Amino acid sequence: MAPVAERSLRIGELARLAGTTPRTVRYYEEIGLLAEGGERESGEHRSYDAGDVERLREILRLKSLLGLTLDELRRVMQGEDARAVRRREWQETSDPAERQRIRTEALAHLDSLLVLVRRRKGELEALESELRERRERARSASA
Amino acid sequence: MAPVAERSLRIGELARLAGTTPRTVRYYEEIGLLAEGGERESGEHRSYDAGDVERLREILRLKSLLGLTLDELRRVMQGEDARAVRRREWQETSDPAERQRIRTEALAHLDSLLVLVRRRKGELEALESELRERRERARSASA
DNA sequence: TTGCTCCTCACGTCACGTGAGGTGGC
DNA sequence: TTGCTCCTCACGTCACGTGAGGTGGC
Repeated sequence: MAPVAERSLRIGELARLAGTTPRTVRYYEEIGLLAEGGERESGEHRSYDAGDVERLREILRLKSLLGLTLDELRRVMQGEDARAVRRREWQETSDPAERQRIRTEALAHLDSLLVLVRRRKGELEALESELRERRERARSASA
Repeated sequence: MAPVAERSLRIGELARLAGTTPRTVRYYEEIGLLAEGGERESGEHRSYDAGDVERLREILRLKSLLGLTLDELRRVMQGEDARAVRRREWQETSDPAERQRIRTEALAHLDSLLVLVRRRKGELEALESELRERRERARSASA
């Protein structure tokens, strides 16, 4: 099994796997939404791993589905990145109060995302039922 | 009752009622997404009615919820505008074949919108269930 | 008459797209 | 060596935001 995970991806592959373009990847790096791919001399090729694909996919998904700006996305992704930190903190303590704090933080982050998702879903459902109603009226128009 | 319907609205009121800005209204007019508000000398104030509020609201809603570009929106709204035409044609004929054709057109338009709405809703539901799963795992993290 | 809103340029911004000209790796 | 993809500017585009300077209606 060839390990795909060790920075073996070039920018074109990353973009293709995530469903976007190299230009978008470079732009996200420029504004600090994606990491700079480690140390790299100017002119050298960027390299990525499977984790970068996941992160980019999540960014594009939240942007598309929730309509967030890249500035808002940056904040959200900081909350996502804090996940790894919390995971480590969780392992390093056994204090119940500490663990409770970490858990509360994680839940707050997920809940704030869920609020946005549910609001959108509600709006889409309202739109869907209006369209269905119109469809039914058109379908059963007098004879 | 003061009739709100007779072009008594100025651009600021239209924008406020539809949840956007005067600049956006002018831009949509410029690219042909909103009508030019009848005859008007350059420099004169634009005026709108309740129908314009409805149309603008629908445009903003489809743009936000479906992520359409203004070019795509223009096509969709042409399909919406054809509604009035179909309604008239429907009244003016009693030929069953003609009426069937009109009905088929209306259904095709609504179905194409419903496809987009349902696809989005499905994607949002998938995202929601992933977030809920993560939430549950965080909530019930060992002790 | 005084505010407030409107008008038309026109430049700025966000999130990229699209060449231009050159270098790097299978 | 030949393609293909990559690199860095840098200008273009879409969908507006934001003044600048002036005019219009309750």
